[in-house]
Amino acid sequence: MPTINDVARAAGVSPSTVSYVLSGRRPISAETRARVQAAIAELGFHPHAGARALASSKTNVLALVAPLRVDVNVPVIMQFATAVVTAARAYNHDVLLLTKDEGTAGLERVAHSTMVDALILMDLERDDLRIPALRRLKQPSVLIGLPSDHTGIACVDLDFAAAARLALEHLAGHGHRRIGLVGPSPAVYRRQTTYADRFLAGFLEASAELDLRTVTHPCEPGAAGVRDAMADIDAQLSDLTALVVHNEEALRPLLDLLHATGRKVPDDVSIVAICPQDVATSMPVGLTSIDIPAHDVGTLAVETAMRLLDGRTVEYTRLLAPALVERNSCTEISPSHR
Amino acid sequence: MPTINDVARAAGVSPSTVSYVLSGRRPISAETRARVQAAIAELGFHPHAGARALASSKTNVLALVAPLRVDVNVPVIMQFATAVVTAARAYNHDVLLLTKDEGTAGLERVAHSTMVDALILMDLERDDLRIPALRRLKQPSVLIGLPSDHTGIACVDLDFAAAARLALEHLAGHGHRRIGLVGPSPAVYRRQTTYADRFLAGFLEASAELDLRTVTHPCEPGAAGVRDAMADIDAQLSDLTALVVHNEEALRPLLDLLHATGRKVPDDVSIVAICPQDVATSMPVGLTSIDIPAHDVGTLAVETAMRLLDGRTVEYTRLLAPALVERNSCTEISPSHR
DNA sequence: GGCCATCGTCGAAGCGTTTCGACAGATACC
DNA sequence: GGTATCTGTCGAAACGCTTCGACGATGGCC
Repeated sequence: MPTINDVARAAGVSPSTVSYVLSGRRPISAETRARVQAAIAELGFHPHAGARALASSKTNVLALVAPLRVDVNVPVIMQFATAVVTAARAYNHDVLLLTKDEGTAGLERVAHSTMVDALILMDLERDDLRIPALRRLKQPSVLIGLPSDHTGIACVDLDFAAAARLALEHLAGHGHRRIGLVGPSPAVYRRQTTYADRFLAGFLEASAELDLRTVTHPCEPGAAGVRDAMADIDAQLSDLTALVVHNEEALRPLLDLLHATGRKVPDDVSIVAICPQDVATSMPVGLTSIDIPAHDVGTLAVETAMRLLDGRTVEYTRLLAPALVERNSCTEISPSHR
Repeated sequence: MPTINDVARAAGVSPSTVSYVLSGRRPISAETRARVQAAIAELGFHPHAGARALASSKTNVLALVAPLRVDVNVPVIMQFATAVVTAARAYNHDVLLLTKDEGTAGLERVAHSTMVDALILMDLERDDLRIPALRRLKQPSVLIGLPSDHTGIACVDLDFAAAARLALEHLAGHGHRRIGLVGPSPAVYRRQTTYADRFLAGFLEASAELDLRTVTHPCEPGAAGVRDAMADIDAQLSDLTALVVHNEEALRPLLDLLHATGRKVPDDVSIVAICPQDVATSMPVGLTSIDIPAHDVGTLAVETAMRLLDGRTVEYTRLLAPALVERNSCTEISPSHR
């Protein structure tokens, strides 16, 4: 492996000049630059990352902390990761993948040993124990999610409250007034990932404002969970005409159940789902849905990290506006039901 | 951030002694060791990764190259990644996540700049262009998959040929003689990820040896793809009594189709699926299946990398034996069909 | 024409480790 | 009791880069 000294010798300049050609931090004559670049190319020189990190105290590496348990939302997690890696590369950074289960120790390890310049975490819980640890690090961090006390730490997420409101507004706009919410599984609420609560809060608020009759219910995974949830919802709200489904896993069994019980979508029941686009389109009937914009969120997280590293200002809470895509699961309510 | 010098001063020893306490490469008296460790703990010292890499030419980082396109097999990819990260941590290594779409350039970048000690790649194609590049690197690499010419590069994967044979043997053991294979989508064959071919080859070989009547057919995604595939298979092989399904995505629509056409599983059609366990169990009828042992493969890949780094010997082609788990989708063939 | 900036380059001092050779003292061996 | 071998520790030299201060050469300005 050639070093910067080899390049310098080959180009007939000093090592510092090579460094300045590489970094652009000082003016270098076009001629010298050309010679240096030729030498770099010829020798196949790549600066040694460790040496660089040592000298400059910059690693050009971001930590990404992902929940690697095999979970319901694997595809979404993967989309976040994809977006983060891709965006990081656009800023000439690499990504070190950590698992959430290493907890605080993992964060401190990579931060204290100066392996990374910044951290991006996903799957934050309401009172996430990692947050106080993050505050103590010298590296900045960006959260994908919105834990309760995140003062001084940048957060990026979909605006789930607005998403709930948007779903209800859409349904109300089609004349629906009796609407059920099929929520995430109780495990999600228990885990205290706040998106479930934020969605629920937005749902209830919009429901009140729009003067709707609504019922909300969590939903255990599997066909049985869906059956139970729907039974409860139907019992509490007879003649409902629409459902909002904030539970990706429940979608398929829910559609099966409705089909089996002779309730047609959208003729008898309209549905708005909160789920990734590909899930919405892969169902027997294309679902009108609000996307989880994992790509945008991940990209934004990286951009935020970069701003922090540059010492620029950032918005500490950035909630992305939801977008609803109409497909075939919502219809104007039939006059008989008004 | 305290340095090794701070620790040395606090403990009243030289920096090299601290280093030897940390690495264990030279004997240190129990008393000195204790003092040094106390100083480390008190100061909260963490060695600087870059400095370490520079001095020792070891980074304790593995590159993991993952296909981050949002693909059919996202959950499996994720399981590989989980396993790799977890296993790496057990060897005190971290994982740098690269995307396949950076191609050869990405590998060379991280290797030449000494960011990683070894590379693990997944989703290898038959004549993968990255392989010649890997050979030129000074870092060893381990492949998850089995491209055609991999001499000198360690490979780890499930033995897909044996898996196909196992599936047929299981069915034949239950009296089935007319068996269809629902294969991966043509896109998979086109992409030349060799597992599809290896499975197919094993299937055909075992089919001949067991003297079975079989038909194989790729299967496009979606309900329509499954319908077409089954139509073709049925046309070529009337009265089939069993199916082998090597297409995770097709499973659900296939079961729907069989249900809709009044063919009961397993009474009319037995099924053996090649898919992750959770997929097999999440179907309406629990599927007898051969697992993709992503966790084992990922762990083994890391272990292999570690052996290579230690200069120990490795088996350059390691194909894991498949295991079949019986559930409720296979039954002894009814006498009338014999 | 003298003075100041600016440009382009160099040399040297770090950055924080690891590792090698050296060495003093203790221990073993015959 | 002298030599050889360990033990335990130290000092210093890398490792390969960035960055700061310095400095000669240009060029602009009044």
